[in-house]
Amino acid sequence: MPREVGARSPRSRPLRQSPSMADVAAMAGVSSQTVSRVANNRENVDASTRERVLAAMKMLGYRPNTAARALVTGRFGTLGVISFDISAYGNARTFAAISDAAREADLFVNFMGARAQTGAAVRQAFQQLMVQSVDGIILIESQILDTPELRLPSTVPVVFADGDTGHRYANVDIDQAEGTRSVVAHLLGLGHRTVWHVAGPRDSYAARRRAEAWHRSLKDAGSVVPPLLYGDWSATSGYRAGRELAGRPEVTAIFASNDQMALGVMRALQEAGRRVPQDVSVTGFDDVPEAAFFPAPLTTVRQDFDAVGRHCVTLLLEQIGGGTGSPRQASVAPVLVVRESTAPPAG
Amino acid sequence: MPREVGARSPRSRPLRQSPSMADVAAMAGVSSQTVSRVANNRENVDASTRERVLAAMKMLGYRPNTAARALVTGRFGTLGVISFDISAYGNARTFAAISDAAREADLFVNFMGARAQTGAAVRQAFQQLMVQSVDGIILIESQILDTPELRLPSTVPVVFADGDTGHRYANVDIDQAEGTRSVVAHLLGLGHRTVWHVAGPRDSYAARRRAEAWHRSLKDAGSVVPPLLYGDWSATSGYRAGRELAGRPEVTAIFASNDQMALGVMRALQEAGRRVPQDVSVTGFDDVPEAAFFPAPLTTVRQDFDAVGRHCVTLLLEQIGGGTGSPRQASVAPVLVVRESTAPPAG
DNA sequence: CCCCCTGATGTTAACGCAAACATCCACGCG
DNA sequence: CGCGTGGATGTTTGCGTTAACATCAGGGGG
Repeated sequence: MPREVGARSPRSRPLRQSPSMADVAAMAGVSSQTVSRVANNRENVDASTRERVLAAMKMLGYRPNTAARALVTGRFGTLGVISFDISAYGNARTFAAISDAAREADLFVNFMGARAQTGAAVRQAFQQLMVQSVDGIILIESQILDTPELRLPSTVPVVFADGDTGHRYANVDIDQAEGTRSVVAHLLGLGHRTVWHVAGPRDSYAARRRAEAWHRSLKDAGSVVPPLLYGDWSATSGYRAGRELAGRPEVTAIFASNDQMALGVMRALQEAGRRVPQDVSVTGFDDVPEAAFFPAPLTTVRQDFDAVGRHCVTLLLEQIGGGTGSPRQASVAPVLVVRESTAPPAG
Repeated sequence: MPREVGARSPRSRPLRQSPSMADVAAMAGVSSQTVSRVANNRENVDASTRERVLAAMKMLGYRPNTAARALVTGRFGTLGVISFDISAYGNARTFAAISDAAREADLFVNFMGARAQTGAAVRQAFQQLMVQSVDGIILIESQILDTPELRLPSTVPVVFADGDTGHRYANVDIDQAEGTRSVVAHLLGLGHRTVWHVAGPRDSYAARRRAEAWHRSLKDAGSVVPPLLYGDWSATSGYRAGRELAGRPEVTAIFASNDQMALGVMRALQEAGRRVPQDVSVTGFDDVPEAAFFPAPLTTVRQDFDAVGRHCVTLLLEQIGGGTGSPRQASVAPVLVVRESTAPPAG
């Protein structure tokens, strides 16, 4: 009397499962170990045998099973990427570059968004990614507080892209200070007495470094350092800051910490009847593709996000492969792009 | 006589490997199967036992091994996402939403960039992702030619986000036609005789549908259909088209297929001395966060990318889970946002 | 001519987990 | 009071792959 469960034929799944090495081996008349060798491009396989195996693979449409391979090798061939706001231009570009570089290195990319720009959120994302599924992790524009509790588990190679430095992890960095200096120098060189700054959010390391570099550059030049305004990267926040600045006649030059905020600043100035660049010079940071088409084509600092992404993967690969020595740093130089939003002060 | 290989102690790796279920089982004094049950939140475990196991897990820092689990279950708990230009705002936002929804469903996200916006490139990315590592695939703004050779392998659930429809895959779609109609109706309603269109690239399905809807809307309204201009989504291409249009005095209303191109168009008009919106009305599509801060705050169509992303995951989960019936479609309605870049024609 | 070395190939044994099946215990009902 | 029932738990097995070791054939030097 057949039980109803029996109908399903417990172990012999007749539905065309994807073929395994054993299937290929059978077809090629070799052992599955030889198939494995061919699949992994080992040298010690006879040319004719290899050919036969390859043919069988093709015939059967064989694909190696990543899980089985990962189980035995302990490697996933996957790299994890953590970022907070992936729809922000710079982060997206960096991510795209990482993804391209990873593909070239035959690595998959596992993305995990951080819920917030906090050490805790980053750590949570990190933990999730750590669940054995990745060989290395790249954090885009993330900061971590290097306190013992927030320290990341160290069993996996880590690279920070444009994030917090000064800790024990590898880092690919855009030289924020240099970019900032070039902006400030450009504006002071045009004859402005000083430069006002609309900073990015306090919890962004990049924003903080730009603000610090702005401060130091002005001090070094002997200019007075005006009060700092904060935004949150959005054009809206730039607009808000711009309204405030538009009310002060002494403001002749504004350095916004990114291009979106610069756009908002320009809009506020326009509404207040102050012309850019005749009355006020405005600069940004990033050089988004639209910057040249802003109300006044924007003088800004171009960041090479592609280079950042590529370097990240390189550094990660180094750690995964060798693991020799201390984690390396890499730096990418930004370049000042002068357009029409800056000019000598009136009068 | 010890061989030199012996120094490495073949099987007993003393280096602290991550603990397995067996370790947890030993510590908790249960079988590893019970640990498995606890790890998978099964009902049939005694409360006290469960507690003991959980404690042991915590103590040992146990993390389930994804590879082993995948090997035995045949599921990876991972979903693949394919997109061409992930740094484009809409794609990035959709991707972010997918990633969030996936996390909530305890799924990982594996991203694979398509090298180009072609069926072949998409298929290649698809193949790579198929290498057993994903349970389902979402394609963002991709089109495929539904010819036999380009047909995707069908062993994995697939959802298209805002991509080619009219094939046998599930689809989440922004109602491009409706959004376009609302723009055209708005402009005609203001009194414009007709509306010029700067379309997105020919290989974009979204662009094509907007162009078609524009064409039909004009025809339906009895307006003459002016020649179509093509861009590539970039502000630069919008600028180029804008220069051409600025030279034609009969142009009073322009519908650009996205906001970046609208910005370029506005810039070109401004350079030509034609004011927006007094002389020419301009609209975009997308409603990027900066749109409100363009030289003239942009009238545009807001797309709910978050909804698209979430629907994608839902539909994919349905396919993975049930697989019942034919793949479903979902549609997201866009909404017209009227700002200051549109006005009645002069005179 | 024999031995040892080299390169190709096969065999065995995990990797860590969950499905299927087996076992055990306590409880309730006839 | 015995037996069936159902829930908790244990045992066995195999997922597809690679590392390690075993085997085998051929070739060159003493």
